[in-house]
Amino acid sequence: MLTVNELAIQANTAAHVVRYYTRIGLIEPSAQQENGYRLFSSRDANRLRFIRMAKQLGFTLNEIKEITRHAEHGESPCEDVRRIIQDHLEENRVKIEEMQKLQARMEQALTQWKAMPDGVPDGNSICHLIESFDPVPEA
Amino acid sequence: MLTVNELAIQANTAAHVVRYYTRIGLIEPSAQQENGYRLFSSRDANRLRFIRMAKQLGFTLNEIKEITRHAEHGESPCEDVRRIIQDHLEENRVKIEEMQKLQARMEQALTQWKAMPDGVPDGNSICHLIESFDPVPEA
DNA sequence: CTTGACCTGTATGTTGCACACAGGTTATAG
DNA sequence: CTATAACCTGTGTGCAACATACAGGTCAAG
Repeated sequence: MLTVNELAIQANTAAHVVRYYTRIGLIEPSAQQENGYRLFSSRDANRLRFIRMAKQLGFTLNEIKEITRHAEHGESPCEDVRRIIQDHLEENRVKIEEMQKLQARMEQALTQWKAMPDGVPDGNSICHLIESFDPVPEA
Repeated sequence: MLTVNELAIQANTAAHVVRYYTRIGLIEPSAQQENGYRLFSSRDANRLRFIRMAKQLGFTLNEIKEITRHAEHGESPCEDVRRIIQDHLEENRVKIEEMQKLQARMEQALTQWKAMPDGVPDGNSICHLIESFDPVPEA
């Protein structure tokens, strides 16, 4: 049986992450010491490794919870797993695009600002750099 | 003077966002109706538009708060503004890379799983798809 | 004058941890 | 055998930037 710290080392995570997962019921200690310290079995360690692998694939903790819940009821989670990844692929594609647009805006701003001096706020304006920024609309 | 809703429309935001900004002290109503409803001046509307513009450039609300605080004390925030954008450019670059790696992992997974059937959990395994996933290390 | 649509402020939920805290445990030194 | 330090424990709270829920207030139509 492993303590929180030992389990964390086994699964290459931080101890406070193990505690958090325990708190939200994603993993459950198989036993408990008299002093209240949690004890985990190698089965629990497998579960934690599963969770970390799923996270690497972009699953949220809620999704992982659903998957393990299904599995515990003898239902195959595979169908959901495939669908979830497909959804994430699409969402992620959109997010990446947004971030690339932000990146472009920031670069534009720096370029526009190169020719502009720093200014002192005058009551009407807060920061003329930002206020004057003109996002070039994509053609 | 504008109510929360009117201000939100002026600045093309949601009313609950205006309320949130008010709560955290990012904007402050210039007056108040007898019934407790907040009233904002056109100056406040300018400030809100500034905030939204800054957000579009990737500034966090805390950073925006600092900028406005500087401006209110007559100090030019321009130097900070330039530095913050530079920092964000770098952070964002890293984040985009990470998300692209995730994207690649998810695509890999779907490809690997195409040839695999759905399975029923057997007590040892939770989801064999995820457990069997083998991230191809980048060459 | 009441019904309904719409608006108000406040409280709480969200995600996945990170950190603070007060106290328990273990190893080493004397 | 004790004292001290290093490390570990569970629990509580903080974070970003809203979104949602709630209970009630306001205002025009009928």
